[in-house]
Amino acid sequence: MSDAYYLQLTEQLRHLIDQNAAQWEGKLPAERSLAERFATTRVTLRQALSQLEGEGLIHRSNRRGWFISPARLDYDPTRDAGFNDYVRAQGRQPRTAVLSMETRPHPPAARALGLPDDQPFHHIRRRRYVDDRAVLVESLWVVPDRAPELLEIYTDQSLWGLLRGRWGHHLANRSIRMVSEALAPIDAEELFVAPGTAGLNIRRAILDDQQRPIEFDEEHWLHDSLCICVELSGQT
Amino acid sequence: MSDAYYLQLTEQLRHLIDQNAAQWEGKLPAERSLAERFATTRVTLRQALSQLEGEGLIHRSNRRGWFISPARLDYDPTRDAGFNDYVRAQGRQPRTAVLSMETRPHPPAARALGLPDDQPFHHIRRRRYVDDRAVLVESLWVVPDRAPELLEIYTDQSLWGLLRGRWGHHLANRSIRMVSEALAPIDAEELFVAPGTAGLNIRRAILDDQQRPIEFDEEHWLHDSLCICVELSGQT
DNA sequence: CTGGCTAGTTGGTATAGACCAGAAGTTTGC
DNA sequence: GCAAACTTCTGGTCTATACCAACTAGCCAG
Repeated sequence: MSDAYYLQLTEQLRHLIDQNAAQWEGKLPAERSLAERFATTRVTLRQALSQLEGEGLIHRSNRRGWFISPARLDYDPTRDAGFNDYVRAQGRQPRTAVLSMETRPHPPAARALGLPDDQPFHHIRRRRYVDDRAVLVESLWVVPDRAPELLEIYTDQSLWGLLRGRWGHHLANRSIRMVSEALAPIDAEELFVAPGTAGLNIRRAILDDQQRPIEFDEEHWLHDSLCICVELSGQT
Repeated sequence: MSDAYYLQLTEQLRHLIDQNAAQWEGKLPAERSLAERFATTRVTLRQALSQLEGEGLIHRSNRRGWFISPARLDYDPTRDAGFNDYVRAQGRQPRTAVLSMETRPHPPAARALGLPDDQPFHHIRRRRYVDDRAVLVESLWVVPDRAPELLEIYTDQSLWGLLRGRWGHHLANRSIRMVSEALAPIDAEELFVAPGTAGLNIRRAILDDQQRPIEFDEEHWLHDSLCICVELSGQT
């Protein structure tokens, strides 16, 4: 038994959520009504809710309230199954919205690919959903030489499928970095969450089988919506 | 420019920290003095500090104050270099403290390894440091048949080195899962941080080259102390 | 010089209340 | 029947204050 009241509250809320999940249809009652039910302040109540948010049990949708988080999506960044494929493989419904497309330089991408800072890229920014919940925003920077008319023909299909099918690229070498982050205001807004919400930042630099740079991409995931799973075999 | 004051505060603090990092020797001034300096309340000040904590720029040591976080440790969970090796390879100083050793069943480990729930394990719990900052606690569950007298001979060397050198095991197949978490009170206490601090949970199930279960381990990292880096080559 | 005690400082927790802007629901007007 | 306008609700932010427990540093006694 913990001493701090908000930690007791956390446990009580956890049980309350377990029992009423179905009845509430995924949405928790208003903070004010929960605070009243537990005879405490909204401040303390929110502290307890934030605990559960950190655990990934619940989340907030911007100014709309607290919601019970669906199961995490299994995600293996070392395989290159497309988003749509692995989401569907887990019985979930994927969706993608393209937010912007343009061609311009992006020094961080250039550096990650070993190109000069003023190297222009085809830039695609998109938001991805699982079962109608926005779970990540992603920016792709593709070297124009590798996919010249990309922005004319791209709608929302698999980018890797395009690169392989249309331009015959083999995405052979990948450098992947993952760090936890607090979502920047702009990313948070595009995911309909409060700024500072916990997220996971995944960056990939991709070269082909001749070490030529193909693309760089950066994903911002809601921290509670994925589980990184890797299966390995055959080393020492 | 953001509207919310605590977001402006966050930026001001960020700059303040940048400029005074050396002078403060890693430790921020007291919350009350910072609140006074910015003519605001401790509550709002803490909200801004929490933002920076989420970004991994600063962290708290339980009741001792706010500290500037050192650079993240690069960590490749797909390679099996020992903790000591890869910490030193990055010019940092590793340290390990053994917290407990015992032999008992642990159903989650059993399930991950495909063994019956009542299967006993040699259990080692240890805390790991980088440059004298505790960055993770780890629990290891080793199948006793694979390393019978483990608990008698183990001090704080590399476990994988032992398994390979003394018992000749080849750690061939690994199943790795990583999820963000909020540190449970017990883990938080062992890392000297407040309960609910953001963490990263890494679980590994390890089999040998004949698919025999060897060990299961679970690590709880402080979220701001690692960067997961994976380099891959040679697939499509 | 050492070890234990003490007083002050600091972060952790909690209360009570307030205002705002965005979301949702309802009514109104065409 | 539908769209626009309005009201209500709700989460997001902020102030001001208070108490406690743990940590720190300094004092004191041995």
